[in-house]
Amino acid sequence: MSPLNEEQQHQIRDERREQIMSAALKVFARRGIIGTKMSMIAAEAGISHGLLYHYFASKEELFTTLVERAMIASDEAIHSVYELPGTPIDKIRALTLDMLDEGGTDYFLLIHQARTSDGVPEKVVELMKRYSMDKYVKQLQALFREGQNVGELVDGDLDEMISSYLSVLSGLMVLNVQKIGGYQRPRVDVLLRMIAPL
Amino acid sequence: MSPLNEEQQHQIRDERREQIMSAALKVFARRGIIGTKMSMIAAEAGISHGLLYHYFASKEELFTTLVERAMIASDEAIHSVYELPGTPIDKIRALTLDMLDEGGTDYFLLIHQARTSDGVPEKVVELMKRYSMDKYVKQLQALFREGQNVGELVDGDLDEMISSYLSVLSGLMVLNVQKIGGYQRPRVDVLLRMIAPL
Amino acid sequence: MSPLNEEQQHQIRDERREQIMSAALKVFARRGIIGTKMSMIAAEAGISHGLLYHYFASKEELFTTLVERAMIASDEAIHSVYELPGTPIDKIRALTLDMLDEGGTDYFLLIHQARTSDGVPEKVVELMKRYSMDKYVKQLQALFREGQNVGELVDGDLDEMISSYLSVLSGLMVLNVQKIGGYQRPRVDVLLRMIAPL
Amino acid sequence: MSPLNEEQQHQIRDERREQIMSAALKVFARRGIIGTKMSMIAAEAGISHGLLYHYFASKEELFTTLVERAMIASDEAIHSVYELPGTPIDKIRALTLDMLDEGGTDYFLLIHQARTSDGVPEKVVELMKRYSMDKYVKQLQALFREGQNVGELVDGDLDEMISSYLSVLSGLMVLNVQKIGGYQRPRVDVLLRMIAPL
DNA sequence: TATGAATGAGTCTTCATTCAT
DNA sequence: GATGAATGAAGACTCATTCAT
Repeated sequence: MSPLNEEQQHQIRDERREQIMSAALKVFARRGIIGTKMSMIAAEAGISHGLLYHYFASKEELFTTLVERAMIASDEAIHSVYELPGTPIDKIRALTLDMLDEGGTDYFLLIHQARTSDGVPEKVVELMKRYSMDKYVKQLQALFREGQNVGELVDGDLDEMISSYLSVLSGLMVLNVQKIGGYQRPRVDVLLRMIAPL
Repeated sequence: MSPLNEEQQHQIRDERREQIMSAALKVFARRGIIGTKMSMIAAEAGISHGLLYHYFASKEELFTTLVERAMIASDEAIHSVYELPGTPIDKIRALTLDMLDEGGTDYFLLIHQARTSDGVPEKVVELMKRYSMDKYVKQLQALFREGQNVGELVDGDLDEMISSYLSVLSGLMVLNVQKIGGYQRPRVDVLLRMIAPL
Repeated sequence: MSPLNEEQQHQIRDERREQIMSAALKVFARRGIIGTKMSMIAAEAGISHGLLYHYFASKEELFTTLVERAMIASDEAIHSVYELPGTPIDKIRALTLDMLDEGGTDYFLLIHQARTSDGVPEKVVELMKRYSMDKYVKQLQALFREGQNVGELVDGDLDEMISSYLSVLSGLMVLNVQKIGGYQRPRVDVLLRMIAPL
Repeated sequence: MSPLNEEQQHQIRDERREQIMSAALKVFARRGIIGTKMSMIAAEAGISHGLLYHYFASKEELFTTLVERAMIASDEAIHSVYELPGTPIDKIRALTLDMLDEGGTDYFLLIHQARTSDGVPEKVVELMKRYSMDKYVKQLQALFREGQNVGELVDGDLDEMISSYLSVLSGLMVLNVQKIGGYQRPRVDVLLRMIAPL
């Protein structure tokens, strides 16, 4: 029996990589880089810990790779808000829902971990410096400005409004992950009251 | 040198304990129980790590003691809102400011850590189960109800309003600690818009 | 494609075996059994590491096989000195050059590794015990005795002379492999001065 | 009971450090950096492996520290030959004996390991580049030149003579450590024949 | 009471070896 | 026969905890 052909090999490799990254994301996002043991990731992915090292040279590399990916993904997520239908407030509502939904949360949390935990690789620290919330703020300026222009958003300093709103969302996202304590996810309309005229 | 009398001994002991707990709180609140090394606490307290074990049997015990204290303290903090002068919205504003100020944050953060991190002692997990946000909500029902009655707060489900508002504050507190990324602390008036009629 | 007949199969198998042993010799000789990874041998041989195990059951077996071969080969090398033309001193000169030349060094170095490194299989340790330098000494007694008889070598204890000379050569061989530090390979005439009358 | 005073602490620390370095030297010299396990050093020093890390940050650091020390020591050893009594050949004889004696061998072997093994820290590689045999050769030029002048050494290229002689000694030192195989340590007079006129 | 040397369990990482294809 | 994915034992290193002084 001849060995698998190159394409099959490649496919297996790629699938495994995805499987590992997906498992790692889940764990890293919740427990940070220090709190995460490679054995946890291996268990989550259903493979041996040794195999992790066929795909990623180290815990740091795995973490860094995920952070890079997360930055791209969150970038795109924010960006895609412009494609949505409706008025500015509709888009903001959709964005808000999206951020608070379980779905895309992990990437965001990972970035939070990358920003706030110890033991984060130097490279990630660098990435984070260049990738602060300002970036998101800038991406949303056009949307919020239009909202002000059409009277759907309150007047006032644009950047402050955006970053305040994002901060509230960020905080909720961080709380969101843990079902434990009885945090209540506020309804979107309540949150929008902060920025919408009454 | 005459030996200290018993009372003086006691006093020194108590001061040391306070010193250690204060240092430990600062570190645990920011780094969680896993991310905190006993040597960090010792350094923060300006003593040798060996000495810690004269006062606390283990890292777990120290953490647990602090959590118990934090629960009492945050309880009192919430409770004390009723002593403040002014109308309900004034009191809520003051409470909000208090929670977002650097000052009392550590205890709250410690509870957040206790609730969300790994490696938390079983006893603390038990404490947390019995001490969810509902407790705070109950404590604030009277205040918020009065606010609704006098027309300072919007109508609607009382408990949901309180826990939503607390969740937003909680999220912001968690973000608050890290100066890093460019999180913006929203102005109190903006936050109050969520619960106050225009 | 008709399957190869049995003889062809055999031949391929033997060639592969040779190819692997040749690669392994090169690596083991320089890095010892511990410092050598199976993947290095596979890379040197241009095959996958998995394939090694079709030909040799383990690293130990591969190493042991090579050592056995090396012992035979060095035996023959020493022996063949008698076939060379010229007087005893001519033969010794040729032997010296041969040992110090890059060429046949690997087998000798492998034996050195087998003798001096850790992690050497028990079986090899046994082999080495029975295969000390005495063996070489015995093989060279006739040659050196003749050298003394014809006055080309200094008088004195024969065995001591041989083993001293071989020790010097052995030491130089060990140094020889590494081009790094600036070891100087002494000229043969200088070395011969140790045993030749002036 | 009060803790030890500072001086006592220091003394204990220094003694332990020496004890560890001495143990490590013994093991590294024979087995190289890869073949040496920290547990071997700990065992040799009679302490736990954990304690090693109170004194040296890593295996690499320990190895590097030893190599630096060895370079200084071997430097001094060579240098001290000039203090010895007697004619040049007497001094060379003494140096030879010294190098082949068990005593100072470990440092030399460590340098040999540093020069030839894998897994050597980058810093050591750098050290070695700047510290080749040329250095020893230079230090001995005056001695050997004088030997030629007084007719105790053969004429001919000075540097080549020195480095050839040192290479022979080096090779013997490397063999010397292992009692195993039956290597014969040549008598000094035999070795001196390489460089002395009949 | 106070210090820091000492220990060892637990985690990351490497690599010989196995095995499905 | 050939490949490389997969496993797990073993070694480097960290850190909570103990203990002599």
